Amino acid sequence: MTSVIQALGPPRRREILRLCWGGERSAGEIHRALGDVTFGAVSQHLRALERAALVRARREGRHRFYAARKGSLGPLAAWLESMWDDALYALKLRAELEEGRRGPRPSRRRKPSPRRKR
Amino acid sequence: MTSVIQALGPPRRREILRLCWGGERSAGEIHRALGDVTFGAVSQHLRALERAALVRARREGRHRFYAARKGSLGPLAAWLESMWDDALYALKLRAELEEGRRGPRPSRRRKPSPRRKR
DNA sequence: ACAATATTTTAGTTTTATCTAAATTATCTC
DNA sequence: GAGATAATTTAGATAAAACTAAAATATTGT
Repeated sequence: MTSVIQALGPPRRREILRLCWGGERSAGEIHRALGDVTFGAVSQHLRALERAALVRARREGRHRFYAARKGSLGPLAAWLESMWDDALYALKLRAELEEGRRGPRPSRRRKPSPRRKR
Repeated sequence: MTSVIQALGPPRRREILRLCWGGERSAGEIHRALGDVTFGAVSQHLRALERAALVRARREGRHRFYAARKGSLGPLAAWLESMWDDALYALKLRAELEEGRRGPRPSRRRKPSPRRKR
């Protein structure tokens, strides 16, 4: 299993964790709340958080509801909450997201790569 | 400044922080204690830790002594210590190091790439 | 069965982080 | 100054991570 601290490294993942901190949120709700990332990417992050036991998932109809598992975090839970309480949190997060952005940029157009059937 | 949690992500960096947790350690001592990484790489990690205010450095002659700044970690200091107390810590660390290894492998031979003078 | 909706998975691209090796810088001793 | 030792910096290589887009998988409703 991935270590907790590694799973929390990417700022995007902390943002997602925060969104389901107070209670259950569907994958779609989380995706819409983020806005600048595809549904697929969010789903992958959710899986990473699940592997690290930082969220639990529950299926209900077509939805899947995710909620933070604060217990897995121990003292880190309080530490994260204090970060989020910080008035400058949103600002700092933006900077981190921008700085550490990894994959292709959504602006750039790509050629519609050929996909093979399975 | 880099965020604390991001700076602690790479297992190698936590290992280095641990080595100077109890007090000052020269860069060379840290390098020798690690064994499977070059001096250059260690130096780069130390700089990253310094930027995140997780270590302080002091020059003395030809040596540079590093020590952990536990104050920057708040509740995370206790959390890290409890990890290190874990009997399985060394084992888990090995796994993490192996799994997330990034750059070129030391085993592989490389052609001695041409370098230009500055 | 078919269409619509919600989510996951896969394939492939791009960017960054970690690494090695070599060059450089700094300090001490002779 | 020359040589040795300690550490940093730089340049380039490479693997992994984060991403997009598209295909696949459920599930529900008609």
